[in-house]
Amino acid sequence: MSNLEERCSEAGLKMTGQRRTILKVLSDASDHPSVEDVYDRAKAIDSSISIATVYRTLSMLDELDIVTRHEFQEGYSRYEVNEDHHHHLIDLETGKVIEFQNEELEILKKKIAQELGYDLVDHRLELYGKKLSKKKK
Amino acid sequence: MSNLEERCSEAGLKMTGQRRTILKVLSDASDHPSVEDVYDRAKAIDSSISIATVYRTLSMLDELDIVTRHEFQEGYSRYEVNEDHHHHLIDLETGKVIEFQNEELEILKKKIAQELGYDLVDHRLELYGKKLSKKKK
DNA sequence: GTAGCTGCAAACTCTTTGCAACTCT
DNA sequence: AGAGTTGCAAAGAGTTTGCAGCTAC
Repeated sequence: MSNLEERCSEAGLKMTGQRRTILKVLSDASDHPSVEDVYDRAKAIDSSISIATVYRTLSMLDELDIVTRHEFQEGYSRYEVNEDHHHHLIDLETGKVIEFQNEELEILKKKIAQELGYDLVDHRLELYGKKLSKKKK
Repeated sequence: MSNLEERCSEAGLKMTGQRRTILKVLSDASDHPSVEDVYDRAKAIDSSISIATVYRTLSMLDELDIVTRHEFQEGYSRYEVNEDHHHHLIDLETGKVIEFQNEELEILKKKIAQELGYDLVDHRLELYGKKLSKKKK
């Protein structure tokens, strides 16, 4: 039983074939798939799965903090399995998502929230960029 | 003629009554209104305005870089007039949006993008927090 | 056995668009 | 005059949901 399956069982979810399929797709994903992506990959394993189940499952997993739902200003959601904390740089030309971490940033964000009188609960940072070419701007 | 109207005319847009109304709503707004919000406020001035026009106008203004469209993980868009560059701290208890600026952050973000081989085109940082209970800053 | 899960299709929300009438320049 | 703009309604895209049958526990 995979780690993700375990976490779901512990949360009281029934481990159905469809859920196993979706969890496999997610743990195999090295990108940030949309619902449609997850659906397509799941169908490759179990062609009878429905997109409603994919939506329902991803929502539950988000609720359980097993995945994070992102809205990268694209008009639809993309999901990723929660692992280490990081942020995203979105390549404006290809849509590719690059992950990065930065300790300085973490410290700075906490400091900013504190200065505003807030306790930082969550945060999102997205950088949108274009690949540097030989020519500089 | 207001500053916003001027900028639109310069961009080659015809200055219709509906556009004037929407621009007034936007320049009067001190919050980050949704399309529905803008529509409601515009209707209070000109009850015949249609929501399609509000959508079309806001899209144009976004294109012209006069406003910025935000998607604060709420499932719909919110707009704000572009003025000084800043970021948002969203109060998780009240939904209130607090704006802030931080020079250190700006430098750090550019640096991160450079290091990843990218030219920073745009970026979004959102902090989600809860008010510190004890004393105020 | 039964609470929970699924597929299906319909419904919903937000946003965009085709079109004919109208209006700013 | 004529291109651009508008309101309307219909269509799209993404997501949610009611329901009857099915399944894990």
